[in-house]
Amino acid sequence: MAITIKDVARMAEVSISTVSRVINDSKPVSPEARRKVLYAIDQLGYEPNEIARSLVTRKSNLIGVIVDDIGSYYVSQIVRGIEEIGRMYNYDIILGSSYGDSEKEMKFLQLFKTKQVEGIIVVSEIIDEKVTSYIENLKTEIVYLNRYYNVPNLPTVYLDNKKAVTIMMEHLLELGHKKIMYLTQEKDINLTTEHCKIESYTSSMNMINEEPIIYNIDTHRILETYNHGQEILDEIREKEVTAVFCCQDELAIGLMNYLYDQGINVPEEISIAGYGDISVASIYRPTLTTIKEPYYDIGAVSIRKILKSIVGKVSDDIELPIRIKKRGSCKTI
Amino acid sequence: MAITIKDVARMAEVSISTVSRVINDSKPVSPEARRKVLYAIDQLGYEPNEIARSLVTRKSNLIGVIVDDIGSYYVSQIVRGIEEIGRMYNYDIILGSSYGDSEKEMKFLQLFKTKQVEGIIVVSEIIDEKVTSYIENLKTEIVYLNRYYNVPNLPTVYLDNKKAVTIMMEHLLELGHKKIMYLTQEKDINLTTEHCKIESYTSSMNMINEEPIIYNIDTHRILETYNHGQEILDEIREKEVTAVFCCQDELAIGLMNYLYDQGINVPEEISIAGYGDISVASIYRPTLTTIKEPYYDIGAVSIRKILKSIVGKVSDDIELPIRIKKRGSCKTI
DNA sequence: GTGAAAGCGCTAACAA
DNA sequence: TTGTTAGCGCTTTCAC
Repeated sequence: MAITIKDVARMAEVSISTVSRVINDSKPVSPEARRKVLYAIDQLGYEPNEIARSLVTRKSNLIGVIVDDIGSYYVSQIVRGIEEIGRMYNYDIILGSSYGDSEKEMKFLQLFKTKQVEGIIVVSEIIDEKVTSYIENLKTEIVYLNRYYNVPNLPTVYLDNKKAVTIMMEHLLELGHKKIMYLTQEKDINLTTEHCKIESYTSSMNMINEEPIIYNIDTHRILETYNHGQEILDEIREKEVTAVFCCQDELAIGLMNYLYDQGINVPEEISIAGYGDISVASIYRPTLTTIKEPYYDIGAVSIRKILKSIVGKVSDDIELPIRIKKRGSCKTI
Repeated sequence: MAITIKDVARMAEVSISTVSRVINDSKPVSPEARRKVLYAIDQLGYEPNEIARSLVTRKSNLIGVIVDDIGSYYVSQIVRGIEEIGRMYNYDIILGSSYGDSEKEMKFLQLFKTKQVEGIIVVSEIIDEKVTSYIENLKTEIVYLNRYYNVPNLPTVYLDNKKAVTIMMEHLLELGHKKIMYLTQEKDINLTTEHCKIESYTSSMNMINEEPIIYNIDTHRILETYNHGQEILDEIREKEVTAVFCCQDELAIGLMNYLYDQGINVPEEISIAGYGDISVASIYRPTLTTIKEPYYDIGAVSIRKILKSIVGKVSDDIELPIRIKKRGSCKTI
């Protein structure tokens, strides 16, 4: 049986309220009593039961985090941001992985509510009507993050994707490229963030009076992109493309792998740019020119949003810094 | 104010005990009463308060996981294993990151105890006397995982590193290599798992009557290894090394990056092998020949160990499969 | 099969 | 400054 506040009170010869007061520093306690209590706590090795405390204060100090897959790099960086900032305000993270299953997202949403979490952050890669409408009616504070889909009605954290694409296009143009292909992922294009990225790409191409060359593949995974390698390469050759701007780093890496295996040199024969700056981007050879999406900061801002409404007085959001990483995979034509 | 069991009882015109019984299926309830209760629950949208439940049952259904850095690939895979298995037995994961700070490890250990976790898994990269002795005296179930250090007295999950090294050495010998360098990380060699790996390497070299070529650098990071690139290369040339077996994939990648930047071809000019099979290993070009350490399974086995003592009847541990991944970075001489 | 009541460990009025 | 007491929402005897 664990030591409780009663045991401490008995040993210190005071009431349990006094013990509670010294633990929480909530009300003045005489030095004498405080000393005795502290001594008893030390002797007994007493540690307060947070469960009991939560029950009465109605504060769990828990933030529920539902992710797609913690093994995915960008997800882990977001969680890192959430965790570090949460910790500063004494919040703990409770984690659930959905692996792209909306049923699981729902289950966690409900489970976390029963666990009395004070806020929920969802990192999803899918979009499901049942989930979003459940979230809309949730009384708990929530932030919904989706790397692929726009989520109009849900509290989220936005990046200026449009600007990011423009910046990358400017870089490629500076390097002398004109025939720039945009490699994207088509599915539900109107719902996704690709929508405005493509717009931005198209208007950049229009400015130099070039026909946009948009190529769709239906994946955001490295290996599957690799498997589409030949068809992409065919298109590259047909359209005399000199640079490929990929909507995600994973596509860029998959494509570079395919080109490597075909003995085609990047960037000598073709330039490749990515989007995201996942961990491999700077490790891979050649290093990948890409847009750095600030995953850590996205996590940090998300939890700040939540803490702001439950704790109040949380420092202001930093502006989310999107930056281009000019590296080895793109060169002058 | 949230709906409580009382509200349900009132609406269903039964006592709270009856409501509790139908929620938990703990005792027989008349069909009539059950129906009314279920109806009320549905109408009110009642969700039990797990905090209150935990307080009385003394079951938090929480496993505390203290990691070095969730952003690190192998860590995230371990957590993945923990989470998936934990979920099967209705356990949730509460996460804390120490970032190599033993003070933080201690703080989490204590914090998690106050949160009434039923078990703790620590994934550490350092070793600290205060932490280990605290753990030894902990009444909570615990598993201590350390990728680098041996932890003689703590419950942990072991891999057969010795055998793994032998397997890789056999592979390299088959490819015709004789001058094989072992690139290791020296610090506290006697305390680390490197101790037995080096032994295994040495005996393999002895078998073919070759002098062991062991080279120490004091890091397990990609970038820092890169910075040691030239000195390693010097040693390679001096000793006419044809293959480098690195004690961690990170070293292998760092070295390959350096060689790439020097215009030295892997595997044409030199073969490189790693250890771990981190995510880049199969993505990098050339793909890295390495030993696959089963991180996911390590997590899974860890939590199984814990669940076994708190839940009982948990399925048996699977044997941890160490496998060699023969890929592109090593070729016949 | 059911309800009353005690109590999990703690905080927070309230009264002294 | 201190102690007494009433809960927080729930499970679980125990008696009916």
